[in-house]
Amino acid sequence: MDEQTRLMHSHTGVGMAGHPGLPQHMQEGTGGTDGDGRKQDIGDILQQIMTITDQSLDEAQARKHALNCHRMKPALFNVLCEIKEKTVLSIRGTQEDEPPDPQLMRLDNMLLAEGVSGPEKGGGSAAAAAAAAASGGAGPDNSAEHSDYRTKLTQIRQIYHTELEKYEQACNEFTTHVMNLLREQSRTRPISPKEIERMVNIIHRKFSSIQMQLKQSTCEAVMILRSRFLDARRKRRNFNKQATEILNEYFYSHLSNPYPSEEAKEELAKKCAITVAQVSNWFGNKRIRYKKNIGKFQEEANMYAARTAVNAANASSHGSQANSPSTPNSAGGYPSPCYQSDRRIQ
DNA sequence: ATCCATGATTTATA
DNA sequence: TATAAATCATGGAT
Repeated sequence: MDEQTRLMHSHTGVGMAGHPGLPQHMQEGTGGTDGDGRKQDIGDILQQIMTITDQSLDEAQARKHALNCHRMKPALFNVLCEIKEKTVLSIRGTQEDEPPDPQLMRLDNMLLAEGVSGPEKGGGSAAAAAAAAASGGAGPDNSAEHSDYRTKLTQIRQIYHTELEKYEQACNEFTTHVMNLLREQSRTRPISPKEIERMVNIIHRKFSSIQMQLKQSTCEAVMILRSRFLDARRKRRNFNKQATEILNEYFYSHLSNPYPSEEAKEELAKKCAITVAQVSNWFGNKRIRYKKNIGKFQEEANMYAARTAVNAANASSHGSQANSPSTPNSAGGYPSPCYQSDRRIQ
C-alpha cells in the first residue's frame, strides 16, 4: 500500500514541486497593469494547492472546482505538462514484463495437486487417491480417516477460496478507486494512460504478493494435514486382531525358522489385508522382540502352539491332510540353535 | 502424565 | 538384498 501512496505522492511532488518557477515565469511574461492582480490570483491558487491536504474534503473539493473553472487553468495545465516532460524521464525505463515467480508457480502446482485450487470435487478424489497411495494401501479401516481428511481439506479449500475472492474483490475495488482518483486528477495534472496502467500493475503486484502469502499458508496447512493423516509412520495403526492372529499363528508354527518365503508373505499379506512389506516388518519386529525376551512371549507361544495342535488334530480327524499347517513346532525353537530340519521353500 | 506395545524407519551387516 | 538391531513415533491402557 505504501508503495502506491509513495508513488502518488511523488507524482504529486513532481507536479507541485515544479511550481515554484511558475510565478516567476508568469511575472516575467506579464508586465501589464492587471499583471499584479493576476499574479496575486495565481499565487493564491498555488497556495491553496499546496495546502490542499490540510483542508477538509469539502473545502478541497470546492477549491478543486474553483481551480478547474479558473480561466488560467489550461495554461497551468500546459506548464505542468512541460515540467513533467522534463522530469518524468526516469519512469520510462522500468521494465514491464514480469517473469512468473518460480515460487508462486510451485505453490500453485502444489495447491492444484492437493486439490485445493482445482475443480471442486475432482481435486478431492485425486487427493484421496494420493492418500491411499501414501498410506501404503493399508486396509479398509482407514476410510473413515480419509473422509475426515477430505472434510478438513474441504475446509481448507473453502477458506482459501473465500479469502482469495475477498482479495480479488478488494484488489478490484482498490484498483477502480485509484483509477478514478487518477482520472479525476488527470483533469488537473497530466497523467498518461500508461502511468495509470503502471499504477494498476503495481497494485496488482501488491495484491498478488498478498495472495502468495495466502497460498503459502494454505500449502502449510495442507502439509500439516497430510502429515497428520497420511504419513503412515505418524498415523500408526495396529493391525486388526484377526491379522495379528494369522501372523502369530504362522510365526509360532514356524518358530524354528520364522522366515516366510516371498510366496508365504504374499499369502499372509492377502489374508491379513496388509502389504507384503508390512508382513516383512511384522516378522522382523517379531523375531527380534521374541528373541530379546522369550519369557515374555512364552504364554503367547504356548497358546498358539495349542491352537495349531487343535487345528491339526481337527484336520487329521477329518481325514483331510491337504490343509494341515505344515510342521508346527513347539515353542522355544527360536532363537536357540535349532536342530530340526524344518526347511521351507526359501 | 506416564508407560508399554507396536508398526515403521533407519542403519549395519553378511 | 534380506535381515538384525536400534530407534522413532504413536496408540492405548493406566
